Parts: sequence; C-alpha cells; structure tokens
Amino acid sequence: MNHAGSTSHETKSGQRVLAVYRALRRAILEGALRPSLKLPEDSIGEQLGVSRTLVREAFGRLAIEGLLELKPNRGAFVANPSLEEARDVFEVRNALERQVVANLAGRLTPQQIATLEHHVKLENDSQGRDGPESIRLAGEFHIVLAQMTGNDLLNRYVQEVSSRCSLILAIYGRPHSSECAVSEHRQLIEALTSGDTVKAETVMHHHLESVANRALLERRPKQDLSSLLAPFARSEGLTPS
Amino acid sequence: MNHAGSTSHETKSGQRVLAVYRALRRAILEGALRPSLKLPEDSIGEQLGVSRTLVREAFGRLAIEGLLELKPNRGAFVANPSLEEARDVFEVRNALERQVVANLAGRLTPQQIATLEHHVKLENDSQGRDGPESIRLAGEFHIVLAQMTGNDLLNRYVQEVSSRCSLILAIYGRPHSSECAVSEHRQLIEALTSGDTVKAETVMHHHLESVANRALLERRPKQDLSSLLAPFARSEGLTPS
DNA sequence: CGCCTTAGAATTGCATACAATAGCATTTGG
DNA sequence: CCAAATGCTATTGTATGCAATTCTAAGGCG
Repeated sequence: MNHAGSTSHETKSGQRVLAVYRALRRAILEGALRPSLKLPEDSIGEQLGVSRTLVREAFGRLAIEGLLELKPNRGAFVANPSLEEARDVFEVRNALERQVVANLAGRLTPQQIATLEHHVKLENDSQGRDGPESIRLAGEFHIVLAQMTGNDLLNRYVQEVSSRCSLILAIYGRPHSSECAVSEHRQLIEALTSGDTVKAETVMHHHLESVANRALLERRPKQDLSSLLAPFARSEGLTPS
Repeated sequence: MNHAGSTSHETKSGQRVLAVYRALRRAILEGALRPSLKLPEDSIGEQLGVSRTLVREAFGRLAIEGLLELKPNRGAFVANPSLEEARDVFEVRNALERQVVANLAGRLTPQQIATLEHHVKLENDSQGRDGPESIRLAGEFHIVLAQMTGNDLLNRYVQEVSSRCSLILAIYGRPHSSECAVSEHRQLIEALTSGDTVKAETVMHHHLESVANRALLERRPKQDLSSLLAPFARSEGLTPS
C-alpha cells in the first residue's frame, strides 16, 4: 500500500516532478534503462509528457541518490557504479542496517511481526515466478524494517542505499539468486523477535554479505527510449506526446 | 584545499547553482538565516544575482539534506528540526561515524595522522575566539575523518548529518561548549593510531553523545534578507543586484 | 594520408513568461 | 455583528526561449 519511493514526510513540492522522478527511478532500477545510457532532457520530457524543467529537477534528485551521473554540459547518464563504488555502498548499507536491527531487536510489536511475516510469505510465493516482483519484494523487506524504526532519516538512507544496491545487482548480480533471501529474512525476524541484538546484527551482516557476493555479469539488449519508457510513464499518470 | 561542500566526484552540473547552494548552506549553518524563516524564491534570487530557476534547484538539494523544508505551493523555509528529529540525526550519525572509525582504526598513514593532529591544533588555537570558526573546525574534523576512509558515499552521508547537526546545535546548543571536543578529538586520534577499534568506537560514541547532550536554548535577532545574505553572496562570487 | 582547424548542429545552462494555487481582504447575506 | 463567499494579490509550479558549450564533421594544411 506504500510502494517504492514515498516516505512519510515526503514534503517535496510538485506532484508531477515526483511522478517523473518515480518513473525514471523505476525504469532504472528495473533495468529498463541500462547503465551508462544517456538520457537527453528533451527526449525524456517528450516521452513523459513534461517539459525539460521537470526532467532536470528529477535528474538532480536521481543524481544525488546515485542512480544518475550528471556530467556538466554533457548531460545525464544512468549510473554505472564501479565495483569499488559497489563495495562502498554495501559497507554503508551494512552500517545503516546494523543500526536498524539494533533499534528493532526486542522492540517489535506483534503487529509489526505479523507484517514482516506476511511480507516474507509474499516473497516466498512470488519466488517461483521470473518477474522483477521477487527482487522488488526482497528489497522492500529492508525498507519495511527501516520504516519500523520510526527514524525518518535512517529510513531515507536505507532506501537510498537499497536503490543503489538494486542497480548494482542489476549490473553485477544474477537475477535468480533471491532464494536464500527468504530464509535469511525469516531468521532475521526470529532474532529480532527474540530480542537477541547480537544475533540479529550477525544475521543481517551475513545476509547483506551474501547479497553483496552475488557479483556476476549480466547484460541486456537495447531498445529505443520510446518503447522503454512508455509503460513507466503510463503507470505514473503521465501522458507521452 | 577542498573546503565545505565539495566531494571528489561532485559531478553536479552547473557552477552557479553550486555557488547558490553553498551560499545558502553556509548562511543557514552559520545561523544567519534562522530556522523557520521563509525564503521566497525571487527575493533570494535577487539577493544572489541569479534567477529563480537556480534558487529552486539549490532549494531542492538543501531540502533533501534537511536544511530546508519545502512546503508545496507554500515555499521554502529554513528547517527547524524537532527534538525527535534531532535525536534521529544523532543516531544515524553515530552509526555512520562508527563505520568511519572501524574503517580507519589501525589503518591511518603517518601523513593522515599528521593532518589530523594539525587540524586539532587549529581547533585548539581558535578555541578562545568567539567566532563561528571554532565551531566550524570542530565539525570539520569529522568530515576529514570521513574523507580519509576513501568511501565517497560514507563521506557524503557524514557530511550531510554533520550539516544537520550544526543546524541542530545552532538551535538547541550553546555556542561555547566546544572545549571538550578538542581533547576528545585527541583521544580519538590516539585510539585510531594505536589500532584499538573498540576503544575508538567507544570514544567516538561518547564524543557524539556529549555533543548531542548540549541541548539548551539560544535565540538570535532578525534582520532583512539583504544584509543577511550579502556577505555570503560575495564570498561565492555572486553579484547581488 | 593524417591531423588540425573550424563551421554547423545538437544539447545543456539559465532566464523569463505564463499558469495555477494559496493567502488575504473585502463584501455580501443572514 | 458575524460567517461564508468571492475577487485580488503574492508566490509557487511549469513551460518556453535564448545564450553558451560541446560534439560532429567537413574542409584545409602540412
């Protein structure tokens, strides 16, 4: 009921620019826009039915989040993080999620536990299918955890590093290795519920490391911007020209 | 040689928008623009000698960093973080800086140690004076540490939380309590140099906690935008109309 | 034949103009 | 006299236009 990129305090100004931001974000994270692909302001705006102004604003935000690289006077390119950057991201992610579990261990309400278990069940159900659904759910688990801390900043940072990790896995990882994630998520819930902080941190650490260690290659074919972006535009209520 | 707000990969587009961003950032952090003050786009633009477009872009970035609050169709206001938000920020800062010292303990080069000691000496020297210099240096110490990790993302996050902390201290903290910081910084350097990770993490934790615990009230008088912003504009090479 | 120069096209950087929305004051009806 | 409705004003949201920069490529020169 609260998909992808909307935190609770989302005080961002416009509505349309948010839609552009989300459309591009999803397009990048789901791999539709391959790393290093150039995104001209004109084309994107035309595809999404908005002016360059809004596209630029969205670009700025995506660049800050590390999903785009903005080269001065050159334009915007889908980020293509190096292995070293990837390592950095996972390190920070580990530090942040360690704080998340430290906050949550022994403090989860029965309702929150139920929510988490429900989420894992969804993960398990969608595991067989090939779609990006399974990947999305696995990542969302960590977002949900972060939200439960009630710490908005921690929540935002976790979301950001999760995004970057998704991009990294889209580049370096193999798609169908999310099997282990489910059991690891279950272990984590158990440790959190029992209030064993050290165990929870350990499980989280191992879990993230196992995710990080999926560093294999994978490529995708290229298509034209038009057909790539159309579905994302439509799903955000934007009208391509 | 690499002051305030510029990381190594700073791939941000324009140069002028960066100047606007930095001018406003400094103005906020040094307390010239008080929390909750409204910043109309055209007034700011006029004062800084740029159009609303650039001001807006800078606003967006500052809002993401938590220094501004953007209310839809209402405008931008200098952030006025609540005590709860402040707590959240310090918690995240603690998690991040813990990672910093974990990275650095036992791995500092003699040159880096010298740099840190030099910095602390500067802190010590500027301690007597009343200016914001002392505060700035105390904060910068943590930035320098983060930079030494070589982890760009960690570096950026530490910088962000440091900014927010500065704002928080400007609101809740008393100005002249940076005395203890110097000795604590010295302790930290020693622990890092000796490679005692646990000790370093402990010292950092206590240090941050002592900083966080300075939660007293302090207010400032109000002036007009013109005289408030002029010096910041000039120092960034902008030409007020 | 290859490299440097240079004109053209395309794209970004920035400013301005227009449209939409929120806040405020006045007015109007009860 | 007060409350609700309405027009006005100020400010934000968005689009467009112009200037500046970069890329491309054709042409000239060594």
